[in-house]
Amino acid sequence: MHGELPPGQALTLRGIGREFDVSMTPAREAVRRLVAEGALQLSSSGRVSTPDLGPDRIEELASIRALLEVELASRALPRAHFALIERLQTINTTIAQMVAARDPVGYIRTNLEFHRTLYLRAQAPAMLALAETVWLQLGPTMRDLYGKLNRTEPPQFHRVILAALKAGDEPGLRLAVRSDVTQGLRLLSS
Amino acid sequence: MHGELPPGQALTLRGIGREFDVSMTPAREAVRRLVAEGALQLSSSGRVSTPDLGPDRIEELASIRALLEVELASRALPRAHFALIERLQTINTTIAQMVAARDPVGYIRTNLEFHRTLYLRAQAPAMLALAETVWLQLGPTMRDLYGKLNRTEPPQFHRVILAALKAGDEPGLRLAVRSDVTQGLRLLSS
DNA sequence: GTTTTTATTTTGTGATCACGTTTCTGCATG
DNA sequence: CATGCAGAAACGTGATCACAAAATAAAAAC
Repeated sequence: MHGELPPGQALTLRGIGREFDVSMTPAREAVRRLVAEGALQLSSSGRVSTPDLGPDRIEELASIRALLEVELASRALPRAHFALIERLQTINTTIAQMVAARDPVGYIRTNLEFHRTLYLRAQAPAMLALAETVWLQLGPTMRDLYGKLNRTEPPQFHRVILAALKAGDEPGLRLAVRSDVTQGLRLLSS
Repeated sequence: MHGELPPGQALTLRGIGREFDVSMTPAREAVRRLVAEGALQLSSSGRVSTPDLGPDRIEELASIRALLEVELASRALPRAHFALIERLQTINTTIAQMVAARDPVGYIRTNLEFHRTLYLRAQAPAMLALAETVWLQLGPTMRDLYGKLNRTEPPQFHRVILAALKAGDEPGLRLAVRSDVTQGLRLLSS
């Protein structure tokens, strides 16, 4: 989810077991779960690897993110008090630090934390779980995206999101979230 | 997914293994996968059972269905030729037969087949997979719903969906799908 | 030097086992 | 008749093993 692995990275049950000092059995269960969630791909021979998404799949996942996260943000809006907005601002400065440190994993993790913190207020656990499933599928792709993007500052739309939250502007919030979510992914799918 | 099990039904790995003539290992993997998809619930002691959803969770899943399936139907509309509509009509008559036969599992399965047949035309596999995940979570609940509903005819909104497809009426289609998906679930969550 | 073939290593799968925990059953007690 | 308790049965977990399939490395042929 955090882009620690590049797309197409192969994994083995024995390797995972060795890495975490367990036998194959727990490694197998973990892998099976991640495959079910789309975080890992299962080849016909049972081999497992990180997904290497094509342009069309990336675009589809981006529009799913837009669909779900716009709704989540919209539901969170009435419950977004000042303390939450302040926390989002803090997270946003952390994102800036990650950009400055050129830390892709830290950047992705903090960025997702920004979104999750907002969506938690939506009181919609199943919807949030679905969104996180999509994040999981996009993890390795986002890592690649970061490399090709060469950012110098935090995502511009986060500021727009914060402004819309303060103003209680629902249409503005929906548009800002949609833009933020769609933004980078689009350019990677071309 | 098809409502073969009631909500809260407990399952054991050894029992599943015995039922399908395998050892515990494949049963465990299957259960782990279904848990990851939300089709089964995992208790703190590792016991597994079908989910017994509360009203709020049912309502949330219903609005997720609305969100995803309205979008899927909308994307399928431009590609919905006559052969598809005819096939949907055939499936709809099968649903009527299931109602007449008072077969809950057959009813649910055929009803979902109606939706899936339409959504397949959307060319959005990830979105369809997400919708099916939701169906999976609602399976046992839909079984209960069927029992309390005591249907005498197939869902009324299916006819509206078919009419909107024929007319190429996108707003009408979106509304009809939303209504069909929301309809029954709402009354169960009260 | 390139391609084909062979041998070796590595991999996933399903089965089985031992262990600690939980759940259930039946009996005794209040 | 209800309640609590002890014994027994059943459960999930993690580990290990044998086997067949697949991938890799090495060797042979062209």
